[in-house]
Amino acid sequence: MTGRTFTETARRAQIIAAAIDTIAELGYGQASLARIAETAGTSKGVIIYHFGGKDELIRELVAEVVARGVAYMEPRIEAEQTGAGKLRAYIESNLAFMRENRNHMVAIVEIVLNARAADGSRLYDFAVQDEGVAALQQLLAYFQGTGEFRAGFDPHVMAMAIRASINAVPAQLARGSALDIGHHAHELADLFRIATRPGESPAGPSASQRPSEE
Amino acid sequence: MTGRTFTETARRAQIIAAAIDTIAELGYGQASLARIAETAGTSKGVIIYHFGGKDELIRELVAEVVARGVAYMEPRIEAEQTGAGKLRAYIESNLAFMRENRNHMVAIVEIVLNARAADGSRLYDFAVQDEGVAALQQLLAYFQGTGEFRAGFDPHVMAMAIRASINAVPAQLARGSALDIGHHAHELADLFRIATRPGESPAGPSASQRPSEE
Amino acid sequence: MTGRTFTETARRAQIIAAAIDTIAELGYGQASLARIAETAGTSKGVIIYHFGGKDELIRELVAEVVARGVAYMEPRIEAEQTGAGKLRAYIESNLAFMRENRNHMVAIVEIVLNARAADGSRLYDFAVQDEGVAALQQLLAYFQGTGEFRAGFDPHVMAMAIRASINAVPAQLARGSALDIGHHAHELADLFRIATRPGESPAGPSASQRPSEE
Amino acid sequence: MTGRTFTETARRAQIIAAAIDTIAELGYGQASLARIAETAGTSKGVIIYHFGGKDELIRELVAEVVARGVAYMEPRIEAEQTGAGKLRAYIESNLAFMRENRNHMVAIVEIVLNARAADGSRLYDFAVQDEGVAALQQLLAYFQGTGEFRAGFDPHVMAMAIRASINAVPAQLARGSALDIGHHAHELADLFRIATRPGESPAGPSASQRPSEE
DNA sequence: TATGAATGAGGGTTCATTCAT
DNA sequence: TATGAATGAACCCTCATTCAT
Repeated sequence: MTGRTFTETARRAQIIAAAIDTIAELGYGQASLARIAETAGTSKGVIIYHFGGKDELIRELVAEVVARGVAYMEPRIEAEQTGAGKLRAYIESNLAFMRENRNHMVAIVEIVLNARAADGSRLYDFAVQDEGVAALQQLLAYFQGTGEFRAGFDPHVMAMAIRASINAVPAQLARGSALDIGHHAHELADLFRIATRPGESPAGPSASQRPSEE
Repeated sequence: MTGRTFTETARRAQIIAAAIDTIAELGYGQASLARIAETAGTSKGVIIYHFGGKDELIRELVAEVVARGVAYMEPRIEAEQTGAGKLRAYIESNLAFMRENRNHMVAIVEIVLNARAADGSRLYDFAVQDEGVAALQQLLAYFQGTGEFRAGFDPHVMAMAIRASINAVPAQLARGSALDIGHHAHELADLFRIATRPGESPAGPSASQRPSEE
Repeated sequence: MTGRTFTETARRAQIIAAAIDTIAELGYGQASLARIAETAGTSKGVIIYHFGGKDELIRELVAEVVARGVAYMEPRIEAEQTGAGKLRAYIESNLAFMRENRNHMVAIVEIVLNARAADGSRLYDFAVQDEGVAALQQLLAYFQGTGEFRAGFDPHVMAMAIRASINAVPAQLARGSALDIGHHAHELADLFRIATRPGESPAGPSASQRPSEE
Repeated sequence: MTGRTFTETARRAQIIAAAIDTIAELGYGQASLARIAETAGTSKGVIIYHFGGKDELIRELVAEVVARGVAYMEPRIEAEQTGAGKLRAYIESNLAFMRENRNHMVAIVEIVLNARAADGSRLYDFAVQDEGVAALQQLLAYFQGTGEFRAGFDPHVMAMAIRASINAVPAQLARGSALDIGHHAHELADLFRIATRPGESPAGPSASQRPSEE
C-alpha cells in the first residue's frame, strides 16, 4: 500500500517539475538528463535512481499532467447540460488550464510532438493525442444525434480542428508571445460554436463550384 | 549571381530530398547527418561541404519547400475574387499541396516544431510560422473591412486556428493515418466558411453566461 | 569468536546463495550487486552492510564453496589406498560434487577466471586455482615415488591437465549442454588412469622425430 | 574489391593489436574502450568510427586470431600421416602458436570465457569453442575407426580434455607463470598419445569396483 | 569537388559505494 | 540491523564538425 516513501514522492515531484520547466524552456530535444538535473539541483544519477531511465520520467510526467488537466476540465464540462455549453466549457477550461499551468502544457505538447523511440516511431501518439481527439469527436457526434449540433460536419475533422487550434496556443506561449488567453479562449469558443450550430446548409455556393482537386 | 555549377545544384537538390525523406520518416531529432547522408548515398562530409553545416541545410530545405508551397498556392488563391473563395482556395490548395508533397510537408512541420539552437531557442518560429499566420490574418482582416467576412471575430485568432487545423494534417499523415485529404480539405473549408461568413450575432447566449475563467 | 548472530549467519548464507545463482546464470561480469540483491530479495545496501563490499562477498563465497567441495572430496579420496584409486576418487568425486552443486561450481569457475582487481590483476589465481593444482601435483609425485605411477610424466603438467579437464565441465554445463556427468567422470578417470599407469616407455616413436618447434 | 583504405586497414590492425594487449593484460572485463584506446594511442571515438562498436571490434579480433591460428596449425597437422602424428602435431603446433602469440591466445581465451550479451548469454561459445572441440573429436573418431586409436574412449570427452588442457596454458601464462611451453607441449603430447594408443583394455581393475556415485 | 579520418563534447545508463536514518 | 537515498566515476555510443588529402 505504502510502496512510496515521503522523500521518494517529494523527489519525484521535484524532478518532474524540473523536467517540465526544462522542456518548456528548451524544447524536448534539448532537455537532456543533465540539464533537467541541473534545473532540479541534483545529478543525472538521482533521476535514474528514481525513475529508472528517461523514458519512464517522461511517461510519468505526461501521465501526471494529463491527469491534472482532466481533473480540471471534466467537472467544468459536466456542469454544462447543452452540447454548445459543453463544447464551450471544453475549449475554455482547456485554455484556462493552460494559462494556469503554462509550462506543463508547453512541455506536454513538446513531448507529444517530439518524443520518439530509437527507430523514429512516435511514443505518445496513440495514448495521448488521439485519445483527446476521440473523446471530443464522441461528444460532437452525440450532440449531432440529438440535433443540438448541425449534422453537416464530419465530427472527426471538427474534433481535429478544435484540438489543433487549442494545441497551437502553448507553442505560441512558448515563444514568448503576449497572448491574452482569456480573449483567445472566448474567440475560439465562438468560432466553434458558430461552426457547429444547427440551421445551416453545410454547402455554400463556393463549394458547388469547387473543382475536384485531383 | 550564378556561382553555382550544374553538378553543385544537382547535389544540393539530392541532399535536400534525402533530408526531407529522412526527417519525414524518422522525425527531426533522429535525422542526423549520418542518416541523411546514408539516404542520399553519400557521406556526412559531402553535406557539410555543400551546406557548411546542418543548420544551413535545414534552412535551405525550409526555404525551398516554402517557396514551392507558395508557388503552388498563390495562383490558386489569386484566381478567386471573393473573400470566401480565397479562403477556401487557401485551405484546399494548401492541403492539396500536402497531398502531393506528403514528405515535404511532414518534414517542414517536424522542423518548425522541433528545430532549436544550442541554447534551446526555436529556429523557425518567426521566419516561417508567424509569417504564414500573418498573411492569412491580413487576408481575413481585409475582407472583414469589405464586409465579406463578419466583423465579430478576431482575425489573429481565426488565422491561428486555420493554420493549426491545417498543420495538424501532416502530423496525422506521419502517423500512417489513412486520412482522406480531399474530404478533410472540403470539411475544413466549410468549417471556416461558416465561421467567417457575415450575418451573425457573434456572441451566442452561452457566452453571456460565461463565468470569468479565473 | 562467535561474534555472529544467528540472523547474521542466515542472512550471509542467503546472500551467498543468491550470488552463486546469479553468477552461475549470468556470468561474473553481469552479476552486479543490484542483480544479486534482487535474486536475494533484498537491496544492495544489505549486501554491503554484511560483507563490507563486493570483493569480500566473493571471497567468502569462494571460501565456502571450496570448503564444501573439499569436505565432499577429501574422505572419498582418503578412503582409497592406492594411487590409482585416489586419482580416480579425485576425478569422480570432483565431478560428482559438480553434479550435485551445479551452480556452485559454475559460479566458482566464473569467478576464478574473471574476477579482477581494479588494476586488472587476478584475484583468485593464487589462492584457489594453483592450490588445487599443487595438491594434485603432490599426490601424483608421491605415487611416482612409490612406483605406482609411471615416472615418465611431469606431475605439474599432468596435474594441470587433470584440473583443466575437470574445470571445463562447469562451463559446458553453463551453456546448457546435456552432459552426462557420470559418464564423463568415468571416461576422464580412465583417461588419466591410463596416462599415469606404469610400465610405459614414455617416449613414443613420433616424439623422437619431433622437430624443435621454433 | 578495394572497400578498405590503406590507412583504414592499418588503423584497424593497430586497434586490434591494442585490444589484444589490453585484454591479455587486464582481462576482458577491464578492457574498456577507453583503456584500449589509450593503449592504441587514440581515443574511443576512433575505435567506434572504425568498428562501429565494441562488439564488432571483439568479433573481428576473434576472427583474425582464429584465422591466424588455423593457418599456423593446419599445414603442420596435415603434414603428418598417422593419427598419433596428427594428434601430436595438433597439440604441439597449438602450443607453439601460443608461445609465439602469447597475448593473442590469452586474449582469445579471455574473450571466449567472458564475453556475454546483455542478457548474460555467452557470445562465442558455439562459433569458437565448440568448433574447435568438434574438429578434434572428428579426428579422434576417424582414427578410432582405422584402429590407430584405441576404441575404448569417448572421443567427445577426450577432445574436451585435450582442448581444456591446452586452453589452460594461456591463463597460466597470463599470470606471469614461467612456463616452459616446449616442455609442456611435449608432455601433453605424450600424455594424450598414451591415453589414445591402442592395445589397452580400457577398463582397469579399479573401475570395476567403482561405486555408482549417486 | 569529394572523401575518409579523426575529434571532442555530450547522450543515457550501470555500478559499487557512502551516508543518514 | 536494515533501508532508501544519493553520489560520482566509468561505461558504450552518437553526433556535428574539422582537417588533410
